This record gives sequence, C-alpha cells and structure tokens, in this order.
Amino acid sequence: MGKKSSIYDIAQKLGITASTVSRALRDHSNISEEVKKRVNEVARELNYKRNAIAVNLKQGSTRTIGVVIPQLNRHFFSSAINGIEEVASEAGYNVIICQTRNDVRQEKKAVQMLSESVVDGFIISVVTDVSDYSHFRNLQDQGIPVIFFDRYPMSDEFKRVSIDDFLASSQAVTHLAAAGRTKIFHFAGDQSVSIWHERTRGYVSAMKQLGITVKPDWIFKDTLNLEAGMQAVERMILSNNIPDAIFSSSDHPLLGALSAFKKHGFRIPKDIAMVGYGNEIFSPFTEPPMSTVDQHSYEMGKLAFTNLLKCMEGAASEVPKQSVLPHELVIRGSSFLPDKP
Amino acid sequence: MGKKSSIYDIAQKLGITASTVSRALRDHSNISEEVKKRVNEVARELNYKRNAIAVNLKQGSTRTIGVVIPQLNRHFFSSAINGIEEVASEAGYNVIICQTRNDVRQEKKAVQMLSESVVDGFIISVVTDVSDYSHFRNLQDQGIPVIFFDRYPMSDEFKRVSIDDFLASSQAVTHLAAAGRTKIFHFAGDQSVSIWHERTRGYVSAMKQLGITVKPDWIFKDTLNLEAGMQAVERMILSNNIPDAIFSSSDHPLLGALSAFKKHGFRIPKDIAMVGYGNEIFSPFTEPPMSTVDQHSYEMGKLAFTNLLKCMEGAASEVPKQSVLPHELVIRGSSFLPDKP
DNA sequence: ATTTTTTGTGCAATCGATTGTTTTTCTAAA
DNA sequence: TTTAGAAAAACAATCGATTGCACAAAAAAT
Repeated sequence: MGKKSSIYDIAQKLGITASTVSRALRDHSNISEEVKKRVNEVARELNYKRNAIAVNLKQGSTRTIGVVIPQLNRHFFSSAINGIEEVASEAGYNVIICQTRNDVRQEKKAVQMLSESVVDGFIISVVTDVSDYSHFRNLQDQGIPVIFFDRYPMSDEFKRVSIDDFLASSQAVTHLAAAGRTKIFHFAGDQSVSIWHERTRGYVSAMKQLGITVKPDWIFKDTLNLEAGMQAVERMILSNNIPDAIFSSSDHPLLGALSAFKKHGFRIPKDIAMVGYGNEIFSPFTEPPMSTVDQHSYEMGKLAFTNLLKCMEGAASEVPKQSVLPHELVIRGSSFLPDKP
Repeated sequence: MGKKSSIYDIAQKLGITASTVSRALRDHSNISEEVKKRVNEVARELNYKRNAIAVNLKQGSTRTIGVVIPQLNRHFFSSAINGIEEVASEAGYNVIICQTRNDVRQEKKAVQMLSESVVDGFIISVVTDVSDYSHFRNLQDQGIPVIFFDRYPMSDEFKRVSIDDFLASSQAVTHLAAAGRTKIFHFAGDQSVSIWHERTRGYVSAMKQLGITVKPDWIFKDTLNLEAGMQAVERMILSNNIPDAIFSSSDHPLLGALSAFKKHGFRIPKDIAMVGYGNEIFSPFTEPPMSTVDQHSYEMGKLAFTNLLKCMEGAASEVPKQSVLPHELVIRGSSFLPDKP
C-alpha cells in the first residue's frame, strides 16, 4: 500500500536496469520476450503505473489539448466538445476542458496555466468582452498552436473555424420577411464578440436589402439569456412597441420572450413569428417549436481538432486562416403558419 | 523565437546558477534583492514561463483535480461543475473535466490517464452500466482520494455526496397522490445506477404507503432521454394504458412525454399530472411548467470539492462516508391545478 | 577457427525545477 | 589583525522515464 512504484523498483526486483524495464514495458524490439514477460509480471504485481508527468517532461509533449470555452451549459458547446473528443481520442489525444464563465481574467488564467507545458495545443472560444489578445499572442510567441471556433478574436492573426454567421442571419431574416413580416425586431449580443457582431450585421444588411428601415428601438442589445428575453418583451409592451417578428442571436432569450409574449396573450407565430440561433435541446419542444439556425456544432468541434492536429504536427501551412462550415436554417412552428386556418 | 526558455537560460545569461535563479523567482529570502531584480528582468526579457510539468514531477503534486462525469449536456452536471470550480479556484486548484459519455471503457480510460500522476484527486459521477469497480479500487490502492457525487458506486467502500433520492422520490409521489392521482406511472432509469435505483425504490415505497398497487406495466425502464419519453407515451396509447400522473426519474424523458401527450390531445395537468427530476433549464418553460426535484447541484459540487480537499490534505477521517444534502420539490403547473376551473 | 553481424542490456545524460548541503563572500565583533 | 557568524550563491542530488551509445554474448558468415 501507499508509495507508487517506479521502473526502478521493477528493475531492482529483477536485477536489471531501469532502461531495460522501460523498453520492455514499451514493447521495444530490442528486448527479449523472456524479459518482457517477467517485467510485465512484476509490474502487475507491484501495481505499477507509468508516471505521465515524467514522460511528458522527457518528451516535451503531453498529447493533451486544452479546450477553453465561456460556458458548458450551452448545447452548442457541449456538443462541440463531443465532436472534439471524438476525433481527439482517435488520434490518441486527451482533452482538458476549462470554463471561463465569460470572465476575461479566468480566460487568461486558464490559458496561462494550461500553457505552462500542460497542453500541446488549444481550441478556444473567446469570452464575451474580450478586447485584449495579449494572452493569445503569447501562445503564438511560444509556438503553441491555437484554433479558435465560434467566438473568435476579431483580428486576422489567428486561425478559426466557424459558420457564416452573416449569411445565416440574413437568411433567417429573409425567411421571416417571406412569411409576410416587416416589423422584425432583433435580439443582439455584445458587439465586441465576433459572432454576435456578424449576426447583427446580417440582420441589418438583410433588412436593408428588403427595403425595411430598422428603427433603433427594434434592436435589443443585451446579455443573451432567458431573463434578458423576458425583460425585453416587458419593455416592448410598456412602450407599446410590438413587433410582428423577432430574429434572435440566441435561442435562450427567445425562449424567455416566447414565454413572456404568451403570458400576455400574444399568439405565436400568428401575432409574432420567431427565429432563434443555436438549436438548443429545448428548441424543438417549445410551443410552438422554435425555428432556429443550427450551427452543426458537432462537426465544428471535429474540424477544429482536425485543424489543430495539423498545426501540432507542423503542417500549419495546410490549415487555412478561416474554415467556414455549412449551417442550416431549421424552420419550425414559431415562424411557419400551418395551411389550415 | 521558438524554444521555450528555462531557468538555465536565465542563469547563463547572468552568469549565476540555476538554483539561484529558481530561488530568486520564488522570492526566497536567501537571495539578495539585487539578484532578484536582475533575474526577473531577464525572465521577462526571455519570455520565461515556469514549466509546470517539471514542477509537478519534482513536487509530486499538481494541484489539479479530475472531474469525471457521464455527460456535459445536463444542467445538473454543468451546474455542479460550476460549484466545484468555484471552491477549487479559491483553494488554488485547477479542474480538469473528462466526459465518459456513459461508456465504462471511457470511464476506465479517463481515470487511468488522469491518475497517471496528472491529478491529486478525483470527483466522479459514475457511468450508467458500471458493475465493475476495479479502476476505482485501483485509485484507493494508490492513495489517490476520490469523492463520488450523484451517481455513486453501490458499495460502501467509497465516499460520496448526494441528496436523499429515496426521500425526494417518495415526496414527489406523495405530492401527486395529494393532488388526487392514483394511477401514477414511473419512468425509471437503469437500476444498476445507484440514484435511479433509489428513485424507483422511493416511488415503489411511497405507492405502497399510499395503498396503491403498482402494476408492472406502470414502470418504464429505459434510457432517460427525450426519445424514450416520447416512445413510452406511444406505447401507453397503443396499449390503451393511460396514467393520471407520471413521476419521472429525469426531466428529459418527461419533456418527451409532455410533448407526445399534448400531441395526442391530452391536457396537462388536468388529464395527466407530472413531476420530473433535475430542474433542467427548460423545465420552468415547458407548458405547463414542469414540477421537478431540484438537486441543488451547485451546492453539491461545492461540497464535493470541500470534502475532496480535506482528503487530499490528509484529513480524510473528518469526511463522512456519505454526505447528504437537502433537496427541494419544486411544484409548478404540471402537477398543480389552478383554483379557477 | 576467425570475423562479422545480430541481439539483448547496461551506462549515463537528459528533460526543468527544487532543495538540502556545502562553499564562498562579506560584515562585524574580538 | 584575526575570526566568528551571517548572508549569498554554488554544488549536487532528486523526481521517473526515455534514448543514443557502448558493449557483451550469441549467432551467422567466411
């Protein structure tokens, strides 16, 4: 009990050298079957576990990557992580996940601690209010590869994987217009975050294209969570400023809005049509089911890792600065009037 | 550029020894202010980063804990992780998260790899179909502390943090009976998992207490996900075996059931009352809002880490085998008829 | 029978930081 | 001027595994 055993313990017990033990355990071809067998026996006997830290120190590689994301409790992120883990485990890599909880200091801390030789590379989705990229530049300086996904820094010095948020948003708005809506409001996120900026751009551009003038009070810039959605609706009602459609940069505030509107007796989609973003678990089950942009998060995670792997293996030049994946506008009841009246 | 710098590089540049540099960087009292200042200057100049792996190897401790859970995309788990991280970061510990995706092999692999000297302790919620605890026993043998939470192994050799699932389930069932329901069905999980077994026990016991005979086809043992809930309802309807209430061991299948029942024209809670388990993000927003058992996951995460910390600091004897936290039966519209008809 | 090749091991350095034990340097008291 | 004592820095071992090189023994070729 107690005291982990090392290759030296095994070596001593067998009267051979640690180097021989090391090679035997790794099934090196220079070691006789006889010795290999005895080494493995003793190893089991002593409950020997390879010390990963010593290996890492020696090899300068940990075969571990760090995934740094704002929050875990979004379907988008947990699903992207599943994609990352899928491909990573095939390639023999371990995945460490760190949550920044939308706090730049935590992001810096996580990147700092993981980069202290713990990981070989990073997959990062940046925090909301990032405006200072020094910690990311630091990684570049140290030669640690990084792939950003979804929320990327707005600077083209970094590689990223994403969908075309601008296009997806335009399509969503165009779809609402095609359903006969003109007073289309928009829930926007913090504009310093790339994707939310893009989504808002897409909304504005599509509206212009459609010849609809967007009034300033049609756009609600706020945290993209449930409560914000509910509050936005209360404000609309108080100021008697009611839309006939909403395009939201996230499904979460839209869920809040849906609930609030229904509480006030509005009918969805008859009075107000809605399209969200993210295709959360709950989205197909709201009433009516929520139309939304599916970002194919699982695929995005897979591609992020594939690209990272290339960078780690020194083929960074094969990885484009920007990989754009296809998205999907999922149309459900919240923006679609069934034929029968 | 490239090539990380070590304390040796700093030492060489200043014509002093690495040990002096090491002490200077750690602000050791034996080093003169003069030298400390110069060392720090050069360190910044060379963009020196302390190599965490080397430190770990030397010190035998990583100040990192591993959290091993079945899945990330459950509110319960992501919220528990937030609790763990909260307390851990205060105590100067880093948190590594691994997902097992309900696969024992992945669980074994994760525990194995993290235990190879990467973490000082574990917080684990076990996989569904675990029946072999050898990998956990291995940890005990190596003297690595482990705290289980929520889903714990059904063996009293391990320490755990949980709520009283038996009691909570009984209360839920009793609440449904108090609302005048007698034909109360139950969505049960894999009975080899502690908590699901407990919840089913709680259901059965409460029913017996209430003098209601549970028929075998009242209990639906299945994976606890959305699809299973929907399918269960289809089966009920096909066999014309309709309940007047359901107690589900998880909110997810209940969401599926809710949706399916409504599709078939049943009214909730008038025709069928429902109580779930987990208080997921969507639960307050279903229609009607879902009654459910809140497990206080954030608190559970915090306590799990606090207990683990004690064990890691050698005060394992202060930590009880079993810590039971309070739960809360959250009653919402799915099990509660408003007074007005 | 001698040389060459193959095969199996041991030796020792290495990864980067830490730390107990000298050794050197400096200060101040005798 | 000598020397005890403190302060500062160097020396060297250590953590555990890996790996190039050397070297011996056994097998094969001449």
